[in-house]
Amino acid sequence: MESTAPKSGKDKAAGLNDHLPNVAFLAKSLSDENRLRVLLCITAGKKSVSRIVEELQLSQPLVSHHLKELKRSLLVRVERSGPFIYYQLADARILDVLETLSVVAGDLLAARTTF
Amino acid sequence: MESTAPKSGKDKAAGLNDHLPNVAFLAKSLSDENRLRVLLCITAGKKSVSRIVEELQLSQPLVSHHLKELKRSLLVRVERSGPFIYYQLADARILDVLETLSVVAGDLLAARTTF
DNA sequence: TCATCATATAAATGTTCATTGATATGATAT
DNA sequence: ATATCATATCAATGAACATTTATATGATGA
Repeated sequence: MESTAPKSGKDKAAGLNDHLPNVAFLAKSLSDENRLRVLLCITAGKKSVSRIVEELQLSQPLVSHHLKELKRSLLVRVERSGPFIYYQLADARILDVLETLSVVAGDLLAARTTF
Repeated sequence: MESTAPKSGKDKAAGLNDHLPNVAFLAKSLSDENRLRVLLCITAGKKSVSRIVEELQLSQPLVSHHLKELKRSLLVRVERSGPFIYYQLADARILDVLETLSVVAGDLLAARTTF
């Protein structure tokens, strides 16, 4: 127990109600495929914008726009070095979230075709 | 190891690339505050639409619309009984996702004000 | 069949958002 | 200073989305 809220550990839906705007906001940041590609691209370590652009084959303004959005939701850390600006994933737990979503999506789709 | 993909257990970003559309799609379903409220409302067990409407104080068409969206992303299970239609969360792991997002959001915001 | 209740759907509206093309800022080196 | 490179911003466009009001479907009971 590190927080003041009564986290029983069982009722997972408890305590979420107060932070729903934040949760929805973060989820929205993760709701675009290109933005996810950008995010995954800077998972291992910092990368410059041009590096991301060439790796993902997306237009520079588009990558810049998505990085701005990711920065707005605090999901990336920015670091300037000379003419280059390096972006990096701010919190690795986001990967757990994406991983879980991926598995759940797979399971839900599998269960659907089963009828 | 239950899948064919080489899940090393360490590189969490691996394997995600193929399912990015699904992940983005699920995340979009979680990106609206009212939809999250609906989802949390049917976390404990099945509830009728009118029950959700009165608990959340949202208009009936709005709730119906969000339920349709949640159904489209397979996040809810539907069950008809007489004139009532009951909705229920389809996969509890979604709660883990929301919980993690909530904690991460809190930490990111706390780190931001720290400068 | 008719009236009623529960839920879905349709139409309309305003907003947000992703994307592109063009241009601006800002740093570096000559 | 100027040319160049890296990145950000602007303007425009079209699509997606949340919400509301009104109406339709579909089941139940008299």
